[in-house]
Amino acid sequence: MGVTKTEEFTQEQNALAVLAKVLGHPARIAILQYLISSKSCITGNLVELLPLSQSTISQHLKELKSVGLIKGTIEGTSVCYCINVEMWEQANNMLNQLFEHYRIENKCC
Amino acid sequence: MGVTKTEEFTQEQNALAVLAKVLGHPARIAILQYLISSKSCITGNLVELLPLSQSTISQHLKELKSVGLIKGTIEGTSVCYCINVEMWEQANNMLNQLFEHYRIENKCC
DNA sequence: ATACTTAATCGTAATATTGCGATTAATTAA
DNA sequence: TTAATTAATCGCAATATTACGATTAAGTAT
Repeated sequence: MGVTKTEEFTQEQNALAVLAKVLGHPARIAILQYLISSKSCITGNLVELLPLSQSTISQHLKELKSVGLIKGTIEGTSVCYCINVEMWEQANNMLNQLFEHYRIENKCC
Repeated sequence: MGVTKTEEFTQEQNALAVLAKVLGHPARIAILQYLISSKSCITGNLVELLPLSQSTISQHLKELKSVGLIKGTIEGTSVCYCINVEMWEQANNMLNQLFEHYRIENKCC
């Protein structure tokens, strides 16, 4: 099948999964790290930075954009991609919520 | 192709991506949430809890185990799955490291 | 030993993902 | 206008993922 039974899970579970899934590729991690470190928000540079073709990188950018982690603004003939602060913090919160709910007292085996 | 060019990225990037990928399915999120909340660490209950077949759940458990987020100990004829504290905290740290590296001053577009 | 329970694994089908080259669309430069 | 640059999209091929039923393996109970 290859198709996830989304409708059977809670919104929260799905939202977290979708977010994590997007983070689940080294190229997308690399793109995010680059966007974090580069204050100048250059874009086409990703093609030089990453060992992937332009079309593949464009696809990864699209996925990051689809969950709102980044946003792109057109600047002439090129595009400036940036971290989307709002979603960035929400994503951080969602993940923290998952991880912080676990307390060592719960340890059992 | 469907095959990720792992060798072209850093260990850190790959490790983070592998972790996130495992988190990238609502069933696995649900399993983790259940393990977090249930102090009794029951296992077969997942089959009743989740809208998936036993074999599918077993597969998801395997993936969670493969990255070390959970561990299972055999108890007679059943298996007790638990959060693996060490990896749980490491995962939390890895994700925090990514998210905390971003500072709003970097905002640019 | 036989039956029962539990969970892992196998085999298979359907769909998703990854990646690339080629093309397209849109802007800028000449 | 024409050429050049940039990034998105299309079409495809290869591989991965998701899911299930059936089977297997291993322990328990009778």
